[in-house]
Amino acid sequence: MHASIVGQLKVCLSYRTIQDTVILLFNPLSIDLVHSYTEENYIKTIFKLSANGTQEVNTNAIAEALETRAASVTDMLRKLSAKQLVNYVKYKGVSLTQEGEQVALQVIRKHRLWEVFLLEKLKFSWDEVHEVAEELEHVNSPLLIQRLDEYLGYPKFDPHGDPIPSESGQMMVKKQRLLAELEIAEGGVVVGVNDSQPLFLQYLNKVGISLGSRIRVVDKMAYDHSLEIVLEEEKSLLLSSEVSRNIFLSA
Amino acid sequence: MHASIVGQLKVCLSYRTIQDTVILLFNPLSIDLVHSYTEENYIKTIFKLSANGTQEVNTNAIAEALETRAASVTDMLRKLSAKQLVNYVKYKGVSLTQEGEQVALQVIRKHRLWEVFLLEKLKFSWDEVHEVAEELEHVNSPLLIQRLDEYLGYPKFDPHGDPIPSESGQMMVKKQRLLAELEIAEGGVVVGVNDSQPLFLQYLNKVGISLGSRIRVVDKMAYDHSLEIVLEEEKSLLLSSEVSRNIFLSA
DNA sequence: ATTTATTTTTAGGCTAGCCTAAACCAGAAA
DNA sequence: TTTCTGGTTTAGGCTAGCCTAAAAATAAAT
Repeated sequence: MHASIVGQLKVCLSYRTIQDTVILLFNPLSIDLVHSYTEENYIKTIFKLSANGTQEVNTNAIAEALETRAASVTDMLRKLSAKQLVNYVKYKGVSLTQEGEQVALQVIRKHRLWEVFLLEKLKFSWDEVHEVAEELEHVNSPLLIQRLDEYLGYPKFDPHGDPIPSESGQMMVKKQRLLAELEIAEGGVVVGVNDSQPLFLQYLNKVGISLGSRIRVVDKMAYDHSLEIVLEEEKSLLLSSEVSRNIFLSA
Repeated sequence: MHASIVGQLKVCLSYRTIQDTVILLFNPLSIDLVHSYTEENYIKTIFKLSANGTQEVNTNAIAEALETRAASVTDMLRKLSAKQLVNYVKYKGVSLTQEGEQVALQVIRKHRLWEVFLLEKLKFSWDEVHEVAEELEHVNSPLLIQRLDEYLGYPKFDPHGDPIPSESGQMMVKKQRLLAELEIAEGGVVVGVNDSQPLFLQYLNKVGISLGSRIRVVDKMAYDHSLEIVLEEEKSLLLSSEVSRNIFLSA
């Protein structure tokens, strides 16, 4: 059988031959084509937007997140829909198909593994990591990611405390609570952040909060919802409501 | 002064201000714009083609190397010429400008550093390295490359024995001779290969030749220019002329 | 129910990078 | 010198991804 046809067999469930004609029976969910840099970014964005909040994502939200225009988003949604990566109904918003979700999870896996590498091996700081990982996540080589994962010791969480999906798209779920939701006298260990912008991470660095820091709430100001906390049972700090809504503690 | 203007100052020699109007005086050689994935590949290819042999590179050679058509090459040469990266005269071939050469050297630097990383840290084999590095070389982050270089211990040569250009574009030059050019009883240490195709590297692996192997020529067959050699003073081998023209030994 | 405001889509156009087919140039051969 | 031949360029066209402006659909407000 011709090599290029044999190459396709691994993505199809079965095949039959009738007089020299090969009939391929595809399982649409198992076709893992390579997607463009741009397509990957759209899918990742849709995943993130549907994760925190509503089910259906609307066009403007995507446009804003990707710093592009609504018309461009519509174009791409029609393309992704044709590729069966999203469920798209005109004027009604969009959601990922199962296959689209797998694509998103693999991009996120690559992104987070590179973040771990940059931080642990190349000594990048918490806030320098994101931008570079944003480029590296689109390098396409399953072998590379597999070896990188091994080299890093199969980490389950990235430097921001976010879980790293496995090769098959599974993620650890961490029981976590927003610092802002704790009552007086409650406490916990910092396991993640809700905002990865450099400015926020630099702020945390400055006040001495990092993954693993132990925090206890001492007082809550009813006026502006700011919090008085104790860090590592020794340093007292006042955190704004803004900040306390962006730190996750172990539950 | 406005931030976006200040951002440009680092690439210009000087500036003067006349009634609120800033005049930037550029040194055309110092402008290091970001070039597209495709542009980088053309420049790298021109560099490689002009390195081994003639000065002026012709259109068809580039087309063949990049697996594209001559017409597409012409398009790109006009574009690169407008950007001052190449000296291009219609029908007369093309060569890199000083700036173009710097771009080429930086791409090669990135490529070879990633090759070292893949081989030494991620345990890739000699022949798996190239393809992935071909993608990684276009990731654009000076900080990343600087840290990677540091992490790898500032290597001067890549896994194929080729020199790694420095940040300023300097390369070590190794005195080396082709195995094919040695006389009977001469010998040396393998310092590089002249062909990085997987098939050739897999062949070397199989017969046990790698960087650092010690080789001595025992006999040369006048008929087909094949060579009888001794490897590590213990194993006798017969190498074809083809193979002996693709192995470099220390001089 | 109708009007108004907002969101989304279509229509048409742009650039980068690629293609084929046809025209063009340069250097070798006659 | 002229002719031939092969390499090179132009002309015109394609897709991906982006844009603006205008039209259409939905949601909100009267």
